[in-house]
Amino acid sequence: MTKTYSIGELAREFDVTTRTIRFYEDQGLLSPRRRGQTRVYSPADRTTLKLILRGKRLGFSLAESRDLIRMYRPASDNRQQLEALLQRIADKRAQLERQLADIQVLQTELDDAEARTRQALTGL
Amino acid sequence: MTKTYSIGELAREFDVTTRTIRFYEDQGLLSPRRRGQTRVYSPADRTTLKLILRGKRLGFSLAESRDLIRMYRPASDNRQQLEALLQRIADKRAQLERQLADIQVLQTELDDAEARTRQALTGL
DNA sequence: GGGGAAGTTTACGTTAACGTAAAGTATTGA
DNA sequence: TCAATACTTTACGTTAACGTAAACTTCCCC
Repeated sequence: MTKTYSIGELAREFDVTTRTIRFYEDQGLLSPRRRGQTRVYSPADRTTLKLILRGKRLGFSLAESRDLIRMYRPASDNRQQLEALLQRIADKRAQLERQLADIQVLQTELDDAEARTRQALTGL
Repeated sequence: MTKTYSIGELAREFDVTTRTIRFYEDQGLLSPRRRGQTRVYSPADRTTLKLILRGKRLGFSLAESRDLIRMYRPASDNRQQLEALLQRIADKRAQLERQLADIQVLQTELDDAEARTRQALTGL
Protein backbone atom coordinates (compact mmCIF):
# COMPACT_ATOMS: atom_id res chain seq x y z
CA MET A 1 0.00 0.00 0.00
CA THR A 2 1.73 3.07 -1.35
CA LYS A 3 1.88 6.38 0.43
CA THR A 4 -0.57 9.18 -0.27
CA TYR A 5 -0.71 12.89 0.49
CA SER A 6 -3.40 15.37 1.34
CA ILE A 7 -3.54 18.70 -0.44
CA GLY A 8 -2.48 20.44 2.76
CA GLU A 9 0.59 18.26 3.13
CA LEU A 10 1.77 19.02 -0.38
CA ALA A 11 1.05 22.72 0.08
CA ARG A 12 3.22 22.80 3.17
CA GLU A 13 6.01 20.74 1.67
CA PHE A 14 6.36 22.91 -1.42
CA ASP A 15 5.34 26.20 0.12
CA VAL A 16 2.39 26.90 -2.12
CA THR A 17 -1.28 27.44 -1.25
CA THR A 18 -3.95 24.80 -1.66
CA ARG A 19 -5.59 27.21 -4.07
CA THR A 20 -2.54 26.94 -6.29
CA ILE A 21 -2.64 23.14 -6.31
CA ARG A 22 -6.33 23.11 -7.13
CA PHE A 23 -5.70 25.62 -9.87
CA TYR A 24 -3.11 23.34 -11.45
CA GLU A 25 -5.69 20.57 -11.44
CA ASP A 26 -8.17 22.93 -13.06
CA GLN A 27 -5.64 23.54 -15.80
CA GLY A 28 -5.23 19.83 -16.38
CA LEU A 29 -1.77 19.46 -14.86
CA LEU A 30 -2.82 17.23 -11.97
CA SER A 31 -5.58 14.65 -11.58
CA PRO A 32 -5.52 13.23 -8.07
CA ARG A 33 -7.84 10.43 -7.04
CA ARG A 34 -10.75 11.14 -4.74
CA ARG A 35 -11.83 9.63 -1.50
CA GLY A 36 -15.40 10.90 -1.43
CA GLN A 37 -14.98 14.60 -2.08
CA THR A 38 -11.45 14.78 -0.83
CA ARG A 39 -8.43 14.78 -3.11
CA VAL A 40 -5.83 12.07 -2.56
CA TYR A 41 -2.41 12.55 -4.09
CA SER A 42 -0.10 9.72 -5.09
CA PRO A 43 3.70 9.90 -5.14
CA ALA A 44 3.40 10.32 -8.92
CA ASP A 45 1.13 13.33 -8.40
CA ARG A 46 3.70 14.74 -6.02
CA THR A 47 6.43 14.28 -8.62
CA THR A 48 4.30 16.04 -11.18
CA LEU A 49 3.83 18.96 -8.82
CA LYS A 50 7.55 19.09 -8.30
CA LEU A 51 8.06 19.20 -12.05
CA ILE A 52 5.62 22.09 -12.38
CA LEU A 53 7.36 24.10 -9.69
CA ARG A 54 10.76 23.41 -11.19
CA GLY A 55 9.39 24.72 -14.46
CA LYS A 56 8.12 27.83 -12.71
CA ARG A 57 11.57 28.58 -11.35
CA LEU A 58 12.78 28.53 -14.94
CA GLY A 59 10.03 30.84 -16.09
CA PHE A 60 7.89 28.21 -17.84
CA SER A 61 4.21 28.87 -18.29
CA LEU A 62 1.75 26.27 -17.06
CA ALA A 63 1.08 25.37 -20.70
CA GLU A 64 4.76 24.60 -21.14
CA SER A 65 4.79 22.52 -18.00
CA ARG A 66 1.75 20.63 -19.19
CA ASP A 67 3.63 19.85 -22.34
CA LEU A 68 6.63 18.73 -20.32
CA ILE A 69 4.44 16.40 -18.31
CA ARG A 70 3.11 14.86 -21.49
CA MET A 71 6.65 14.41 -22.75
CA TYR A 72 7.38 12.45 -19.67
CA ARG A 73 4.75 9.84 -20.41
CA PRO A 74 4.59 7.51 -23.44
CA ALA A 75 0.85 8.12 -24.06
CA SER A 76 0.88 7.15 -27.72
CA ASP A 77 1.49 4.24 -30.07
CA ASN A 78 1.18 6.33 -33.18
CA ARG A 79 4.36 6.75 -35.19
CA GLN A 80 3.57 10.31 -36.28
CA GLN A 81 2.92 11.41 -32.73
CA LEU A 82 6.04 9.76 -31.40
CA GLU A 83 8.11 11.52 -34.03
CA ALA A 84 6.44 14.79 -33.17
CA LEU A 85 7.21 14.12 -29.54
CA LEU A 86 10.88 13.64 -30.35
CA GLN A 87 10.82 16.99 -32.05
CA ARG A 88 9.27 18.73 -29.07
CA ILE A 89 11.85 17.15 -26.81
CA ALA A 90 14.61 18.45 -29.05
CA ASP A 91 13.05 21.92 -29.01
CA LYS A 92 12.90 21.95 -25.24
CA ARG A 93 16.48 20.83 -25.08
CA ALA A 94 17.49 23.74 -27.30
CA GLN A 95 15.61 26.13 -25.06
CA LEU A 96 17.39 24.78 -22.00
CA GLU A 97 20.73 25.22 -23.74
CA ARG A 98 19.93 28.85 -24.40
CA GLN A 99 18.89 29.39 -20.82
CA LEU A 100 22.12 27.82 -19.72
CA ALA A 101 24.09 30.21 -21.89
CA ASP A 102 22.06 33.15 -20.56
CA ILE A 103 22.85 32.11 -17.02
CA GLN A 104 26.54 31.95 -17.75
CA VAL A 105 26.54 35.42 -19.25
CA LEU A 106 24.66 36.78 -16.25
CA GLN A 107 27.06 35.08 -13.86
CA THR A 108 30.09 36.80 -15.34
CA GLU A 109 28.19 40.08 -15.32
CA LEU A 110 27.52 39.59 -11.64
CA ASP A 111 31.22 38.90 -11.17
CA ASP A 112 31.97 42.25 -12.78
CA ALA A 113 29.37 44.04 -10.72
CA GLU A 114 30.69 42.57 -7.51
CA ALA A 115 34.27 43.48 -8.37
CA ARG A 116 33.32 47.06 -9.14
CA THR A 117 31.29 47.30 -5.95
CA ARG A 118 34.16 46.04 -3.83
CA GLN A 119 36.40 48.50 -5.61
CA ALA A 120 34.03 51.33 -4.74
CA LEU A 121 34.05 50.18 -1.13
CA THR A 122 37.82 50.24 -0.80
CA GLY A 123 37.72 53.81 -2.06
CA LEU A 124 35.86 55.01 1.02
CA MET B 1 30.30 60.33 -32.91
CA THR B 2 28.84 57.17 -31.47
CA LYS B 3 26.15 55.14 -33.14
CA THR B 4 22.49 55.50 -32.26
CA TYR B 5 19.35 53.47 -32.89
CA SER B 6 15.73 54.25 -33.56
CA ILE B 7 13.03 52.40 -31.65
CA GLY B 8 12.09 50.58 -34.83
CA GLU B 9 15.63 49.35 -35.42
CA LEU B 10 15.84 47.91 -31.94
CA ALA B 11 12.42 46.36 -32.24
CA ARG B 12 13.44 44.59 -35.44
CA GLU B 13 16.80 43.49 -34.11
CA PHE B 14 15.39 41.91 -30.95
CA ASP B 15 12.04 40.85 -32.37
CA VAL B 16 9.84 42.81 -29.99
CA THR B 17 7.27 45.51 -30.71
CA THR B 18 7.91 49.20 -30.24
CA ARG B 19 5.10 49.10 -27.72
CA THR B 20 7.18 46.74 -25.62
CA ILE B 21 10.22 49.01 -25.72
CA ARG B 22 8.15 52.03 -24.73
CA PHE B 23 6.59 50.01 -21.96
CA TYR B 24 10.01 49.20 -20.54
CA GLU B 25 10.78 52.91 -20.54
CA ASP B 26 7.51 53.54 -18.75
CA GLN B 27 8.58 51.07 -16.10
CA GLY B 28 11.86 52.88 -15.64
CA LEU B 29 14.10 50.30 -17.31
CA LEU B 30 15.19 52.50 -20.20
CA SER B 31 15.68 56.25 -20.58
CA PRO B 32 16.73 57.08 -24.12
CA ARG B 33 17.60 60.62 -25.16
CA ARG B 34 15.25 62.59 -27.32
CA ARG B 35 15.69 64.40 -30.58
CA GLY B 36 12.60 66.54 -30.49
CA GLN B 37 9.86 64.09 -29.70
CA THR B 38 11.67 61.11 -31.05
CA ARG B 39 13.55 58.61 -28.92
CA VAL B 40 17.22 58.08 -29.67
CA TYR B 41 18.87 54.99 -28.25
CA SER B 42 22.59 54.74 -27.43
CA PRO B 43 24.63 51.53 -27.51
CA ALA B 44 24.28 51.50 -23.71
CA ASP B 45 20.49 51.60 -24.07
CA ARG B 46 20.72 48.72 -26.50
CA THR B 47 22.79 46.74 -24.02
CA THR B 48 20.23 47.40 -21.32
CA LEU B 49 17.48 46.14 -23.57
CA LYS B 50 19.51 43.02 -24.25
CA LEU B 51 19.87 42.50 -20.51
CA ILE B 52 16.12 42.81 -20.00
CA LEU B 53 15.37 40.26 -22.73
CA ARG B 54 17.95 37.88 -21.36
CA GLY B 55 16.22 38.18 -18.02
CA LYS B 56 12.89 37.44 -19.65
CA ARG B 57 14.23 34.22 -21.12
CA LEU B 58 15.13 33.20 -17.58
CA GLY B 59 11.70 34.08 -16.25
CA PHE B 60 12.66 37.30 -14.50
CA SER B 61 10.02 39.91 -13.87
CA LEU B 62 10.67 43.44 -15.07
CA ALA B 63 11.17 44.44 -11.44
CA GLU B 64 13.95 41.90 -11.16
CA SER B 65 15.53 43.12 -14.35
CA ARG B 66 15.35 46.68 -13.10
CA ASP B 67 17.21 45.54 -10.03
CA LEU B 68 19.78 43.78 -12.19
CA ILE B 69 20.33 46.96 -14.19
CA ARG B 70 20.93 48.89 -11.01
CA MET B 71 23.40 46.24 -9.87
CA TYR B 72 25.29 46.84 -13.02
CA ARG B 73 25.92 50.49 -12.23
CA PRO B 74 27.82 51.93 -9.23
CA ALA B 75 25.20 54.60 -8.47
CA SER B 76 26.11 55.08 -4.84
CA ASP B 77 28.93 56.19 -2.58
CA ASN B 78 27.19 55.18 0.60
CA ARG B 79 28.77 52.32 2.51
CA GLN B 80 25.46 50.86 3.69
CA GLN B 81 24.04 50.81 0.21
CA LEU B 82 27.14 49.27 -1.29
CA GLU B 83 27.05 46.51 1.30
CA ALA B 84 23.38 45.98 0.57
CA LEU B 85 24.21 45.81 -3.11
CA LEU B 86 26.77 43.09 -2.46
CA GLN B 87 24.07 41.14 -0.68
CA ARG B 88 21.65 41.48 -3.56
CA ILE B 89 24.34 40.34 -5.95
CA ALA B 90 24.97 37.29 -3.79
CA ASP B 91 21.25 36.54 -3.69
CA LYS B 92 20.97 36.72 -7.46
CA ARG B 93 23.95 34.46 -7.80
CA ALA B 94 22.27 31.91 -5.54
CA GLN B 95 19.13 32.08 -7.65
CA LEU B 96 21.13 31.48 -10.81
CA GLU B 97 22.78 28.47 -9.19
CA ARG B 98 19.40 27.00 -8.41
CA GLN B 99 18.20 27.62 -11.93
CA LEU B 100 21.30 25.92 -13.22
CA ALA B 101 20.58 22.88 -11.07
CA ASP B 102 16.97 22.86 -12.25
CA ILE B 103 18.12 22.90 -15.85
CA GLN B 104 20.42 19.96 -15.28
CA VAL B 105 17.65 17.91 -13.71
CA LEU B 106 15.34 18.73 -16.60
CA GLN B 107 18.02 17.82 -19.12
CA THR B 108 18.42 14.33 -17.73
CA GLU B 109 14.65 13.97 -17.61
CA LEU B 110 14.53 14.87 -21.28
CA ASP B 111 17.22 12.29 -21.91
CA ASP B 112 14.99 9.68 -20.27
CA ALA B 113 11.94 10.81 -22.19
CA GLU B 114 13.79 10.66 -25.47
CA ALA B 115 15.16 7.19 -24.74
CA ARG B 116 11.71 5.88 -23.88
CA THR B 117 10.22 7.45 -26.97
CA ARG B 118 12.84 5.88 -29.22
CA GLN B 119 12.20 2.59 -27.49
CA ALA B 120 8.49 2.92 -28.20
CA LEU B 121 9.31 3.63 -31.84
CA THR B 122 11.44 0.55 -32.31
CA GLY B 123 8.52 -1.51 -30.99
CA LEU B 124 6.37 -0.60 -33.99
C1' DG C 1 -22.65 18.07 21.17
C1' DG C 2 -20.16 21.88 20.11
C1' DG C 3 -16.11 23.69 18.30
C1' DG C 4 -11.89 23.64 15.60
C1' DA C 5 -9.24 22.08 11.67
C1' DA C 6 -9.04 20.67 7.12
C1' DG C 7 -11.38 19.80 3.28
C1' DT C 8 -14.85 21.34 -0.66
C1' DT C 9 -17.15 24.50 -4.54
C1' DT C 10 -18.23 28.94 -6.59
C1' DA C 11 -17.17 33.29 -7.89
C1' DC C 12 -15.34 37.74 -8.15
C1' DG C 13 -10.77 40.50 -7.72
C1' DT C 14 -5.92 41.51 -8.81
C1' DT C 15 -1.30 42.15 -11.02
C1' DA C 16 2.13 41.93 -14.68
C1' DA C 17 3.14 42.57 -19.27
C1' DC C 18 2.00 43.87 -22.83
C1' DG C 19 -1.85 44.19 -27.32
C1' DT C 20 -4.67 47.08 -29.94
C1' DA C 21 -6.75 51.04 -31.66
C1' DA C 22 -7.25 55.95 -32.42
C1' DA C 23 -5.56 60.31 -33.59
C1' DG C 24 -1.90 63.27 -34.40
C1' DT C 25 3.10 64.90 -36.17
C1' DA C 26 7.38 64.68 -39.02
C1' DT C 27 10.05 63.13 -42.79
C1' DT C 28 10.84 61.50 -47.23
C1' DG C 29 10.56 59.96 -51.96
C1' DA C 30 7.90 59.86 -56.61
C1' DT D 1 2.25 68.01 -53.48
C1' DC D 2 0.80 64.20 -51.68
C1' DA D 3 0.94 59.78 -49.95
C1' DA D 4 3.45 56.34 -47.59
C1' DT D 5 6.52 55.45 -43.35
C1' DA D 6 7.95 56.01 -39.00
C1' DC D 7 7.39 58.17 -35.08
C1' DT D 8 4.42 60.08 -31.02
C1' DT D 9 0.72 60.05 -26.91
C1' DT D 10 -3.45 58.36 -24.72
C1' DA D 11 -6.35 54.98 -23.31
C1' DC D 12 -8.95 50.91 -22.98
C1' DG D 13 -8.58 45.60 -23.54
C1' DT D 14 -6.58 41.04 -22.62
C1' DT D 15 -4.32 36.85 -20.62
C1' DA D 16 -1.99 34.09 -17.12
C1' DA D 17 -1.74 32.80 -12.56
C1' DC D 18 -3.31 32.89 -8.94
C1' DG D 19 -5.59 35.72 -4.23
C1' DT D 20 -9.48 36.31 -1.44
C1' DA D 21 -13.88 35.65 0.40
C1' DA D 22 -18.17 33.24 1.27
C1' DA D 23 -20.77 29.34 2.34
C1' DC D 24 -20.75 24.53 2.96
C1' DT D 25 -19.42 19.52 4.65
C1' DT D 26 -16.65 16.10 7.37
C1' DC D 27 -14.01 14.58 10.89
C1' DC D 28 -12.00 14.60 15.32
C1' DC D 29 -11.62 15.70 20.14
C1' DC D 30 -12.81 16.85 24.83
